[in-house]
Amino acid sequence: MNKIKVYRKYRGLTQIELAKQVGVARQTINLIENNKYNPSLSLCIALAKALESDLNTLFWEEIDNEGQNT
Amino acid sequence: MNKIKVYRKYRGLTQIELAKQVGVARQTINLIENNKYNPSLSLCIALAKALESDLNTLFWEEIDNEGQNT
DNA sequence: GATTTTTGTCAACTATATATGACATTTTTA
DNA sequence: TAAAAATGTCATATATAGTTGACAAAAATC
Repeated sequence: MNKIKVYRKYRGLTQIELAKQVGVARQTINLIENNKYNPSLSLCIALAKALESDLNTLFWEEIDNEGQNT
Repeated sequence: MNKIKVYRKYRGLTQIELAKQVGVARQTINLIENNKYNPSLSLCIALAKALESDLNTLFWEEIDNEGQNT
């Protein structure tokens, strides 16, 4: 399950409520949660703030650099 | 000076080289460095990787919550 | 199990990120 | 200090992010 969805549910918010908080349409939240696109940086930041999180937590896939040096 | 610019220079890259690495036009890099817009998440991620950094370091302004409770 | 709320999704539209080409200005290098 | 490279910026074009309205499916509540 998508991270935004997990964090939104953790905060007890509906898509409509989160959309309102960050100032976009509900469909936009829905598309992001279903990995159907590529939000703008400003929207990512608004989401991170609304979910009391940060960019790395929500949007950064840590590249695993360990175990490559053989 | 803008963070992208600082990190790019630290890596010894020109706008053209960075643009090529992340697959956008030079003007796009230039606009971002001059805070003239709002890149997409995928571009932010490409930039973070190209500059061997991460999203928080490059794009997150830490909100200062201390010193507000008086 | 019927009602209400929430979510997934479609189609059509608008706003804006990004591309391309060009040129002036600034900075670097010879 | 002249030439070359890098940067700032403009104007036009295109791709896509984000909107709006609507409806069906799924989940929650009564």
